[in-house]
Amino acid sequence: MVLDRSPRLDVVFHALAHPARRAIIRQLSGGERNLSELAAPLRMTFPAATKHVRVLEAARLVRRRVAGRQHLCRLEAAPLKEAMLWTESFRQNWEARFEALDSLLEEMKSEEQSRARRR
Amino acid sequence: MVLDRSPRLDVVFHALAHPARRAIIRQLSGGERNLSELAAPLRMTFPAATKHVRVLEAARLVRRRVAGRQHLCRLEAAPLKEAMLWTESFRQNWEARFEALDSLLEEMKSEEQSRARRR
DNA sequence: ATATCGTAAAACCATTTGGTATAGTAAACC
DNA sequence: GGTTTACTATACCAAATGGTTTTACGATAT
Repeated sequence: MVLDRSPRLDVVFHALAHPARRAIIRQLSGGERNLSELAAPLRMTFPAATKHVRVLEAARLVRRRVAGRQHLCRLEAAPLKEAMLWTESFRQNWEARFEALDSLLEEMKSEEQSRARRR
Repeated sequence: MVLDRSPRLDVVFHALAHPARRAIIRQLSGGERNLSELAAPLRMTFPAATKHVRVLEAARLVRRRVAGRQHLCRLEAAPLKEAMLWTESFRQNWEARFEALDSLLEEMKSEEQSRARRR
């Protein structure tokens, strides 16, 4: 699959691989926030927090809008969708296995029942 | 949400953040493979490839079984599901926005129609 | 006009990452 | 028994990551 080699998926998954950045995303899912608001709950210095925001921007998960002296950030859904699309491409795979297992169990059960009826 | 702080998500997303590792996962979605088979299509040395497999094992995305001199790997779905669960937790969020937009458009359309009927 | 607020930018540091080359071990084959 | 074959382990390296402190700068409030 082409997506496997996509460098965009690299940066998106990397962006998601840090609890601080996931916390930022979670906050932004509640609407626009400025950098101070985003940094406040993270137990690190302000510069460290803004670096995380930059990582999210590089992954296009977050977009920034300057309003006076504050920088307002908002969530951008598209890359998250793309990441889900990749993951989703395996769901069929493993659900097929589960279904195969299910139908096998069904078979075994009905065989058991027919054996029981013959007794 | 508690999941945001989960260190397991850290390692899973990090494991997914490299094209070689996604390629390995893709290969394993076709069934068990040994390390040589996994390394072959990756344009890097064998030791480098096995390091990537170790990263996937650390994330519990891959399980290894030793059979004679070869090590057979298979995909483990659970962590992938967990990653999807986290991502999924935003789907409602953005789909709600889309639905809100949709219903707004519906409203506008029906208003337009009622205006047309009054003419 | 000055102080404060929100943020950027730079320098620095320790650790991790992603790769290499090389050497070593155990199983399978002739 | 010796040679492949499949893999591990170690040492090494450059670059990236995740954090800090310090300095600076424009926008706002007093």
